Amino acid sequence: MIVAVAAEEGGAGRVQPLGDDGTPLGPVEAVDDLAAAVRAREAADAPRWLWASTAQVYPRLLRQGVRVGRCHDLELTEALLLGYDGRWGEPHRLGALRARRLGLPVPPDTGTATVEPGQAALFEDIPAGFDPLEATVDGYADQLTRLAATDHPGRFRLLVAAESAGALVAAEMGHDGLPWRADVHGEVLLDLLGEPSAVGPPRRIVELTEAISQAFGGVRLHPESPAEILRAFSREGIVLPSTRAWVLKGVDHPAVPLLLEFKELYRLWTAHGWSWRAQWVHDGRFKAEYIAGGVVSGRWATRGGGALQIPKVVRRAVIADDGWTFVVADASQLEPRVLAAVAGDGRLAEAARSGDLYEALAADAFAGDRAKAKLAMLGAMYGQTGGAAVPALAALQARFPVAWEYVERAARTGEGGGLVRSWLGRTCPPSRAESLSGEQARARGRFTRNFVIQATAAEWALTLLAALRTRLAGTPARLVFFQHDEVLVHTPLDLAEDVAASVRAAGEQAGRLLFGDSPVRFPLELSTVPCYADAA
DNA sequence: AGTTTCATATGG
DNA sequence: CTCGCCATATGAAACT
Repeated sequence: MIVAVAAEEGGAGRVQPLGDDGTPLGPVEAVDDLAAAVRAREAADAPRWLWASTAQVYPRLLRQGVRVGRCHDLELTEALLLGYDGRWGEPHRLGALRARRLGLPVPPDTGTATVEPGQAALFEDIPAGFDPLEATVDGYADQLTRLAATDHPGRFRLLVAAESAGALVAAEMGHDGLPWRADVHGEVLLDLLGEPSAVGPPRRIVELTEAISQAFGGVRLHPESPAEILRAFSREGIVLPSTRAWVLKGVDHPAVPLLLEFKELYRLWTAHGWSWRAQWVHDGRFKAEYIAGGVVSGRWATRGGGALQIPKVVRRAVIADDGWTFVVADASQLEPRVLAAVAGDGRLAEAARSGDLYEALAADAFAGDRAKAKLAMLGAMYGQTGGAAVPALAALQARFPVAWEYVERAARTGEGGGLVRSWLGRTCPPSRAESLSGEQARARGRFTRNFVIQATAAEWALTLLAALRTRLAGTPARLVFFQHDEVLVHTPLDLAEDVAASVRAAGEQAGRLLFGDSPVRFPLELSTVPCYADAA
C-alpha cells in the first residue's frame, strides 16, 4: 500500500491511496491536520508514503511527534534517474518533473516544490494549474516505468529505497540531535587552550604567538598568516613551498614545534571552540542539518556545524544521557571489501573473508608486509601512479588481475569521457569540460576509478542504516550519528545488547541485499561506551 | 565594503 | 615523493 501526500500551508494537506503499481485506489482526501492523518494511517497499516521531498515534509511531522516507517522520495529518485540517463544536474524538483511530463518548458530548481494550488500562478515557471498531489502521483507512475527500464531494476529499486530511507534518517537525526555535554566540551577547551578571553585569543594561543615571535628573533608576527610565516623563515635563509604541517615537520628550527602546536590549537579555537558551542549546542544536543545524497558519490553532506568533521579530541563531549549509552559501529576496511565484491575477484574475496583484509592480503601476496599491502590497495583504488607504492602496485596487479582490471576499466571509461555507475546504479556526473586533455583526462580517470568503489561503499552503508532503522523502530533507541562508514545509536542501557545485535544483523542484511551470496564479509567493529571518544 | 579564491585544517 | 579519492569550514588574501 502506498499513500501519496501533498503538504499544504498551515499543517493541512491532501492524501490519496495508491496501489503498488501507482494507480489511484481511491479519491483524494483533504485533511486539515496532515500530521494527525499520517499518524493514524501509519498506525493502521504502515503504508509506504509517497511525497515530493522528505527534507521538506518530514521535519514538520517530526516536530509534531509523528514518525513513519517507509517512504518514496520523488525528488531524490528523480535525481538518481536523471543521473542514470546522463542528465545529471538537470532540474529534479516536483515542478520540473511535472513540466517534463506535460511537455512544457522545464523550470529551474529554484522554485518551491510544494506550492498551494491557489498560488500556482505566482510561480510563473511552474505549469499553469499545477497540482502538487496530481504531479506527485503521476510522477511516481512515471518513475516506476523508468526504474523498470534500468539495466538492473532490482538493484536500482534497492537504491531508491535506501536513498529514501536515508532521507528519513537524516531528518530524524537532525531533529533528535547528538547528545553533547557543553560543560565537558568546555573542560576540553580549557585544558587545551587555557582561559578564554572576551576580546581575543585564549591564553595558550597568546603564549604560543609570543614564543613563536621570540623564536624568530622577537619580531611581532601573526602565526595564523601563512605569508608572514614564510617570510619569517625566508629571513633566516629557509625557503619553504608552504606552511603545511608535513612541510614544517621536515624543517629544523626552534619555531617548528611551536607552530605545529599553534596550528592545532588555532584550528580547535576557531572551528570548534566556544563560539561554535554557543551557536550549535542547545539543551544538551548538537543539531546539524544532514543532507542525504548531498555528495556525488551518495555520501551525506551537512549544512552548518561541520558535523562530519568533528575533531577527535572534541568527541570527549559526546556523552550519553544518564541511564543511556552509545552503541558505536564502524565498518572496517569497507572500500577494499567493496572492490572485492563488485569486481567478483575470487582471490581478493578470499582475503576479504578475513577480519583483517590487509593482513590476509599481505600473507597472500606481500610476504607478510601488511603496511605494503595496504599502501598498494589504497593506491589502486585512488589511482596512484608514482611514489613508493609502485612496486607494491605491480604485485597487486599480478596477484589480483580481476580486481585490478575492474578499477582500470573504470579509469579508462572516465578518461575517454564516459560515465560509470555504482553497483546499484548511481551514476557519476559528466565532466564539466568539453574535451579532456592530458592531466585533465587522468584526473577524470582517477575520479571515475574511485567513484565505482566509494559510491558502492556509500550504498552499503546506507543500506545498513536503513535496515538498522527498521530494526530499531518502536524502541526508544535512536540513531544519532552517521559518518560514511560509522553509526552511533543512543540507547537505554538495558537495551544496549539488543541494539548491538540489531547492528550486526543489519550489517549482514546489507551485505546480502547488495551482493547476494558473495563470500566477502563486511565486519563491524562494535563498542558500547558512554562516551564517543572511548569507542574502539 | 562585499565577494571570491587560496591555504590549511578536520573528517571518511 | 602526502602521494592518489570524496567532502566542509575557517581565516587570510586577493579580487570587484
